[in-house]
Amino acid sequence: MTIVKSSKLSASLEDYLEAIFNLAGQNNITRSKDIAEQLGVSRASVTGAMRTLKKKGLCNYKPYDYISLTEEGKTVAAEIANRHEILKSFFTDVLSVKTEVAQKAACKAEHALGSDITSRLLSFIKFVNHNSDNGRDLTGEFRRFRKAGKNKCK
Amino acid sequence: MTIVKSSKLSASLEDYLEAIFNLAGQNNITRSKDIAEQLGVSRASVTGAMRTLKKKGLCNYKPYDYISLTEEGKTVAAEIANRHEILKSFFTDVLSVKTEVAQKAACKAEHALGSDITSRLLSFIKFVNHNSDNGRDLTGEFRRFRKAGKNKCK
DNA sequence: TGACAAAGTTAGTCTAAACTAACTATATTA
DNA sequence: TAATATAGTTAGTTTAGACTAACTTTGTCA
Repeated sequence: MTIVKSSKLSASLEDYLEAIFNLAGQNNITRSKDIAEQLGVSRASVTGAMRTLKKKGLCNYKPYDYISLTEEGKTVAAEIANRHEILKSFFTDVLSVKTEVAQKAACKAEHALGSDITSRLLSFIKFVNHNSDNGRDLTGEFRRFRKAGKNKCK
Repeated sequence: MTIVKSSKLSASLEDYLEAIFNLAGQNNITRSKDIAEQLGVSRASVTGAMRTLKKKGLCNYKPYDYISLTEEGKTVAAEIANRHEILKSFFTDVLSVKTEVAQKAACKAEHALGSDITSRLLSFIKFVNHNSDNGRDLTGEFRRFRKAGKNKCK
């Protein structure tokens, strides 16, 4: 079984990887069925994706057995989950977007951002929190700014 | 020729629409060849996409003729281009990301954001500018915050 | 332990989006 | 105006990702 050194993953494969990461607890195992459910996809689709991820050396897949991530798989999946979290936090904590909207957008956008922007986004969230600690509530100010309609004028 | 009321567009079709929008000047016409070049795609692929966009009532396409957007096409394309611009501005003006990186990320992420988040992002950029006008340079502060490594600690 | 349900796989189909190669239409210019 | 270059289309192929239906494996419990 040749391992294809993981080139760029498609958005779809990233989703599968992230799903395994989220479902597999501390014992690092999950089931095909649960992945299918989580992603809203048929069990057959999961089988196909697992074979691809296995080829790329990202998951341990054996027919009819539990599914788990390899070490490399965990690393990659953690990065994706991280991007997701950062995006979601930015949307909710900085932009005051509703949780569900933020969640869905993060799901889609997480595949589009590279490490540079992700890291800056995280810094920015921390920057906002830092300000908040120092009594400068930027999020609140922004919310009032928006409500006041100041964003409407040029 | 039946017009299929434009359901959700794929990311790919959004790209084509945006390309036409950007290429077609005030006279609102462009050429298949130019779209192919702009998107880095074969001319044959453009033909296929134009037929789909025509079916959806978004572009005026006649074999061997100029290509233009319908009124609805213009509206939709303008929205996409707008999302692109807002994202790019956010990346460059707020997060201080390099132009090319911002440009590429905006290209990908523009397909992921709905109108709610887009509008909030725009407001946020305005909020930052508004602060800047009032002598509070948030972008600069953020850059220094990041440089100082304050984002590293929890 | 054997029957049945649940989980997983296989085989085959579909769609979107790309490609190449070969052909057709249009435009240019000698 | 005929030859040629450029632009555009057509036909056919490929790939990724989804699906369903049918089959196989595994687990459960009477």
